[in-house]
Amino acid sequence: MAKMTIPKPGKPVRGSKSGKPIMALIDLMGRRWILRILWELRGDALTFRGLQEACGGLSPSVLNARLAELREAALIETTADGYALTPMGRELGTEFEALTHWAEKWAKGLK
Amino acid sequence: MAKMTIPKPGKPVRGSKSGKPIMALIDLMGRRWILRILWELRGDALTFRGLQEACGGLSPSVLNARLAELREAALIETTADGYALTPMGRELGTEFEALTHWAEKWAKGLK
DNA sequence: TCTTTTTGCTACTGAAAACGTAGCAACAGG
DNA sequence: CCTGTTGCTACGTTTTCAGTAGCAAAAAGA
Repeated sequence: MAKMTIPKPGKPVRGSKSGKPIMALIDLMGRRWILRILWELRGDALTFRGLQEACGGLSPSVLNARLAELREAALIETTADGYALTPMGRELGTEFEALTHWAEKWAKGLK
Repeated sequence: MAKMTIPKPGKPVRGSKSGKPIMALIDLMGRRWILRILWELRGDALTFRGLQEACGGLSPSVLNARLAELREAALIETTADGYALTPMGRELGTEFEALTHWAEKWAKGLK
């Protein structure tokens, strides 16, 4: 499996050469499992296998790749208890959690 | 190319069978180009080809698939001027734009 | 009216990413 | 030791994405 480059602000990413931070974020968030992982780590730290289970049993190879990307992006870190959000990652997670509200409204509107 | 099911709140989606709206959102946002399309439509409406160009020339087949998903999710609609965000889509777009701030901080923190 | 463009989209082939399973080395109890 | 857990790699299959070509319908000239 060819290695996907890790999106970083200031550098060209998939779909944009501008180097704008938002484009790096779009690239990162547009990858499968990234959001889910942040979501599952919103509470306590989780081990590799715990995270895998929480995500419904995604393949370890993909999980490992995503973890590397998130680590490189300084959004998660490994602690004694397993994987956990960094302060920056927690901030992003919190911002994203705000979308739960919106999602509820969205669900109602679709019915 | 096997058709990917369209994520909707209340139904099982890729990675989760709970039917929770947030999981449908995670599935949707985790697909490549979805966020970018919402981003590019934050201003005026764009035609199919205009959107394609704005996204750096993504393939029309993928664009069309993503547009179908976004339409089904009631986040975009076709108007006389082309594709545009629905009120609900605009709301999501606005929430996402708030992340621009965060992304700037993130970029600084990584340097 | 008769070309040209433009637009929205489909078809097809190849490349890349994700899935699913198996398994191994390191460590932790017991 | 023996057993179980943990983090992770390998690898073949399936799914998704990319890239190009092109067509029917509508619009725009001439």
